[in-house]
Amino acid sequence: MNKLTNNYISGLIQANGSIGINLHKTKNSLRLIPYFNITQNIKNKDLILKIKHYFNDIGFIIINKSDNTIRYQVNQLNDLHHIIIPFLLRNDLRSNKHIKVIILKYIINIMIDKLHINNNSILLSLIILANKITNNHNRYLNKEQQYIVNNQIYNKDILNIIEDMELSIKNYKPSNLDLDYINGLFDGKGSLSVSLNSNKDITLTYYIIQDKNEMLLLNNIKSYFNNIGHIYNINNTSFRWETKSIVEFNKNILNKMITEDNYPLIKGYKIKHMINVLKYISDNKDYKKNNDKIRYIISELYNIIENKKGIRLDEYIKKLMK
DNA sequence: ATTGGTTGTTTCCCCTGCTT
DNA sequence: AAGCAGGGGAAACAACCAAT
Repeated sequence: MNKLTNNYISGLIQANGSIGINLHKTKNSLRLIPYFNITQNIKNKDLILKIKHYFNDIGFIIINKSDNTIRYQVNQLNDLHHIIIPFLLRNDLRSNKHIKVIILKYIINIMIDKLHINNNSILLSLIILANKITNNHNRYLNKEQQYIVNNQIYNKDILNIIEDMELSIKNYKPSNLDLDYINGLFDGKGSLSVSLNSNKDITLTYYIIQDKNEMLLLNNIKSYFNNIGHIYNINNTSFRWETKSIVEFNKNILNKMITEDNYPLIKGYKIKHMINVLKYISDNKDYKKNNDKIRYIISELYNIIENKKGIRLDEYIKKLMK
C-alpha cells in the first residue's frame, strides 16, 4: 500500500511537473537546454527525494526559500534521453501534455546525434519544435531567422524525422487510467474539502483540476469513477471535475481505495479521516442532537482541512458549532 | 429538512523561464 | 547547477440554489 509507483509518479508529473526547453545565448552561439522538473511544497521534501532516487538519482534538487518549494530537475541530455523520456513514454501522462513529451523526445534525439552542431538550419528547426513546448524563443533571432521559425520551415535533411514525430503525435492514444495515476493527480491538482453547514450536515468536495487542454483527461476520470460528479469551468483557462455527493463518494471513490488499499501518498490522510467521519455518522445517526458528538466530528474534520491560517482546534470547533 | 448541483471568491503556490 | 522572481492559475473553501 501507498507505494511510489510508475503511474503515481506520472500522475504527479501531470499535475505538478514541467517539461520544456530553455534557450541560452552564449558568446557566439545559441544553446538549447531541455529540462524536466517537478515542484512541491518543501513539506513534501521526502517524496521529492524518493522520486529522485527512483530515477537513479540523476538530476539535482533546488530549494527555493522565498516560496518554500522544492524542485527536482533534470537537464542533462543523456539523463533525459536514457531515463526520463523512456519513463514518460512507458508511463504516459494520459493527456494532451504527453504531446510535449513526444516533441521533446524528437528534439533530444536530434541533439544526441549532434545534428544541430555547426548547423544553423537544424538549430532553427529545433527552435521551431521548442516553440511548440515552451514560449517562443525568437528573442535572439534576426529577421530572416524569425521568418523561418514563424513559418515553420524545417531543414530538409530532418523532414523525415519531423514526419515521424507528427505521425506519432497523431497516433497517440492515452493509456487507461488507474488508481495510482489518479492518486498522483489528486495529490498535485486535487483535494478533499470538508465543512459543516448551518444544519450540521457534513459537506465534502472531492475534486481534480486541469487546464482547458485536458478536458479529455477530466472526462476520462469522470468515467473511471462511474460517471459520478460534474465538470465545471472555473475560469477561462481551467476546469474542475468534482463530486459533492457523499453517497457516490462512498460508493465509487472510497470503496475503490479501500478495496485496493491504495491512498494518495500526500493527501491520503484526508481520505482516512473522512472514512472515520462517515463511519461515525452512520453509527451515530442522532449526532445532531448531541454536542459532544458534533464536537468529535469537527475535531476529525479539523484533521482534514488544510488550515493555512493556523486556526486552533478550539477556534475551529467554535466556528462550526455556531 | 436534506442532499447535492452549480457558481463564486480569495489567497497563495507553483511552474516557468531568466540569470549567474 | 543553482538562485530567484513573478504572475496568474489554481487549491481551498464558501455560498447559493434546485430538487426531493
